[in-house]
Amino acid sequence: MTAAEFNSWQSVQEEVLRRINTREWKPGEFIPNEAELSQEFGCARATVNRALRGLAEAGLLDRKRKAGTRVTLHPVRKATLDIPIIRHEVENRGQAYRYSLLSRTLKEPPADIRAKMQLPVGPRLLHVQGLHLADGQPHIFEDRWINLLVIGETPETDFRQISPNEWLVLNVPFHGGDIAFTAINAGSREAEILGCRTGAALFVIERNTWNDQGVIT
Amino acid sequence: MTAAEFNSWQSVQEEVLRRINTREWKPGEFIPNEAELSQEFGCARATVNRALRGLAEAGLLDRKRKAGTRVTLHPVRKATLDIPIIRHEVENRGQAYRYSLLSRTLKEPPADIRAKMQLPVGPRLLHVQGLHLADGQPHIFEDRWINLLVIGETPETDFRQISPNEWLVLNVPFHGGDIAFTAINAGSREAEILGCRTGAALFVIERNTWNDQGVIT
DNA sequence: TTTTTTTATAAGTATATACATAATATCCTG
DNA sequence: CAGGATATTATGTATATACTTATAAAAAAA
Repeated sequence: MTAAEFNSWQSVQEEVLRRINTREWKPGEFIPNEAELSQEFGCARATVNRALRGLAEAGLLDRKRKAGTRVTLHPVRKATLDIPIIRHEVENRGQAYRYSLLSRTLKEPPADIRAKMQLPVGPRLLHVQGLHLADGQPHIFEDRWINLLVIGETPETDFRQISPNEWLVLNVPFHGGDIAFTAINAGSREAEILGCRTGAALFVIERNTWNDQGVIT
Repeated sequence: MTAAEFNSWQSVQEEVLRRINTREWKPGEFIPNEAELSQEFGCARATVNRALRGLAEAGLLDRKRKAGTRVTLHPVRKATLDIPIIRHEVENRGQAYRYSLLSRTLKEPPADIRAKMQLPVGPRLLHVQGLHLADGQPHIFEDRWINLLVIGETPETDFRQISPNEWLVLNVPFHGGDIAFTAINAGSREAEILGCRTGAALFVIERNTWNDQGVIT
């Protein structure tokens, strides 16, 4: 035990992970501080730091200055998913992609949208609606409210050629946000736009980023 | 320009991000190497490394040893979402949670499942089906194939009290995987189990981790 | 020409050291 | 004893240096 050598941050991480999983260090419990661990593992504190930082990012550890590091009480499985540019997704399937802009207005958003975006009453948002088509078939309906204040630049993009989705991915720096997924039955309006029968199951993504809010079918 | 000082890895990251967004460094193009950048920014190479590593993790940069660092050609917006323990989710809404095990068998999976999990013909998997109830109402139907070989330990857990979802989150080390979301119309079997009308929109999660595959409604 | 070996290079990592920062704990004062 | 100033402490970060590793490209061998 005392002889074991941990010289890479990966091996330290593995060992810590092992101790967490074997309940050697129980959830909610404080673990030894970096200095102690580095001594035990026979490596530099920076190495321990690197290992623990990774686990903290993965949500397995909670770290606070001065307080110390503890095993997360209610670990949450984090999954990262890629939000592809719809055009690529369609083209990868060998289908012809087309985007058609339905409307593009600057107006005050309805109350429910404003609430979700946690915005005050007043400022107007850019409301863009468009349809992504794969081989002529309606594929995805995009309904987006964009806060121009946050983006700052180029409100003159007209989104006739490029979809807001793609534009945002390409032009707005990465940032966090939250996503929710739901399934709904197609109403009459949705059925009309997407050309499917009323009642069909639709897949809805609600995205809420630092600066945009979108509903995609 | 030359006088600007970048002393923290965050400021370096911001500057690099700015150059990416302003197309100063175009997609697909190589950027100067760490040594050059550290000189330009007047900081240590480790600091530049820290900044670039973050951007590479975020998917904005592609890094390879020797080759160098280049701006990702087709950036993909990465989103991290938390997969909560369903029990917590329900309890947070103030509803009574109950889990009921429907079946638990060890058998060879059907071909489609096996294909998705990329497994050879032969080994049996643990097939667990259960229902999550919120205030007595069927909430989520869990249908899971678990590869015991990968998990190794405790195949004797009977999942009568704890759901496979929760058990896995608590006991299996973190790992990557992919997720797909779909929306379907409830068939007769689903309608029966979940107690909803046939045709209702259901939300399906297909998860594929190093060691499990689940379909959740 | 094709294949293999070598080499040069850029990222990756480890380490000691120093200092920064946040937050708790303690002491001091009113 | 309350409330604020201060010390303490664990994590966070920066830096120089040294070494490792993957790998692209050049050189050598087939």
